[in-house]
Amino acid sequence: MGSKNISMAVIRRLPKYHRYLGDLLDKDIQRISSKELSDIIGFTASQIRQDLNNFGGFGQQGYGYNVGALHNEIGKILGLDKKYNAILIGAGNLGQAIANYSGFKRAGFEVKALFDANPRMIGLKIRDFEVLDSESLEDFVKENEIDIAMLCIPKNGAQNIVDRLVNVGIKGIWNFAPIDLEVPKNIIVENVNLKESLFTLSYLMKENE
Amino acid sequence: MGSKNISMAVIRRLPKYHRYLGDLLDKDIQRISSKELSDIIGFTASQIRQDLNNFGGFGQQGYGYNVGALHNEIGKILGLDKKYNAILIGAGNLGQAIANYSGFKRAGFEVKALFDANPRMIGLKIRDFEVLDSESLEDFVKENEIDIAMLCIPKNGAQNIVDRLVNVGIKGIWNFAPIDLEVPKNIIVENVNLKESLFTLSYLMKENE
DNA sequence: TAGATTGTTAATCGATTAACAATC
DNA sequence: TAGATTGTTAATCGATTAACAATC
Repeated sequence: MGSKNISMAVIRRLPKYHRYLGDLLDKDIQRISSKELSDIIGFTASQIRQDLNNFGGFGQQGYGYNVGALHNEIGKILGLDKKYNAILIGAGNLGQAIANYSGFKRAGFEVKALFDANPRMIGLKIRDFEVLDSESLEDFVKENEIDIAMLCIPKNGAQNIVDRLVNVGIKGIWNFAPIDLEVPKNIIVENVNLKESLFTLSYLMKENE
Repeated sequence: MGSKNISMAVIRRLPKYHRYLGDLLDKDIQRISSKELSDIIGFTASQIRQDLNNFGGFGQQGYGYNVGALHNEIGKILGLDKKYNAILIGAGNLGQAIANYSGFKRAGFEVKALFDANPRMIGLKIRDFEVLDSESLEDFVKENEIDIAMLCIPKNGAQNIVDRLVNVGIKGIWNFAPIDLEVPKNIIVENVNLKESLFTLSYLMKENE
């Protein structure tokens, strides 16, 4: 387990640092100070230095940070130097969208199969994937060393599917179902709740009138 | 503008309260104390009472809260008693998934049209929507009193589209593109960054080894 | 009335910001 | 060396939790 106790606030900023540093690299910018990064990313320079120093001293006094090196370090901190095998459950519109997004694969997250409970979907070929029967879920996870399940199904069957996945050793769940899943504490669940996001937008628009 | 200064932490919990109260209503549970809600939602009872009291005294001493009434009040706080007209820009997999999700329409967010820049998509019929040419974006927004733009396009053209939308009076942007958009401060942007979410999952899985 | 539970104030905890010595 | 900027400690700010009087 990770040594220091990093707060979720810090953790959720890490992918943003990674993204901005990647953008800088694309622009061939090799060097940046916390002040300059602050100006473009919108966090204070102090916060940036505090955040980074949770993981090590990546900068150099009087110089700043080497963009490439820092991008790489944060990538490693995020685990992007590893490859993950994933399955996607629920081959509807959203499931297909996510399975087909090449950016995830490039980042090391490879969807190995699509599953669906709907008999009419099973056997269908969707781009690179054949839709498999949920029946074969357990065997597939075990045989293909699947780390992550991406859950794009309605909330009703979700907990049951998750129990089955946990049973065969899934490590992480990327959950798009609007339900707070119950899992043993060594299993990580990351929720994406689109409705909650849209409702937040609604609140802020109302607030702003 | 809203009277009190409600923190984002509180705001982001509101949709969750709304969802849990909705679930309770589905189970015909009419009454709940902050303690009972705490047990199922996972926030402390104290926090729940603090959060709610930012908006009013919805409970009753010795009794708790009426589930239906509270659900309704939070709905109003979130602006769910209003109807919003939306357009969706970028009719790819993700765009189609979101446009076709009936839950948003039921909550009052109606997608009035799909737009795409790709000539081969234009004119295509996708479920209830015909894909319109991005050229006609401004006219459509004005004529149909569009409040919200849902942005499901790559980051490259995103800022330009947003500038055009802002020009014709869009009020809110639900942004799925991996870019921090620049907008006047009276325009609300709610970002959904799937890659950042996936990277967070990756970090936590690594942390947990 | 007695018991329960809110609404609200005060205390605590944690996260952010400021400041500056260290050092490249 | 002088200037710049980090790494890190201390101060501040804000959010969460605890406590309890009010009251249904």
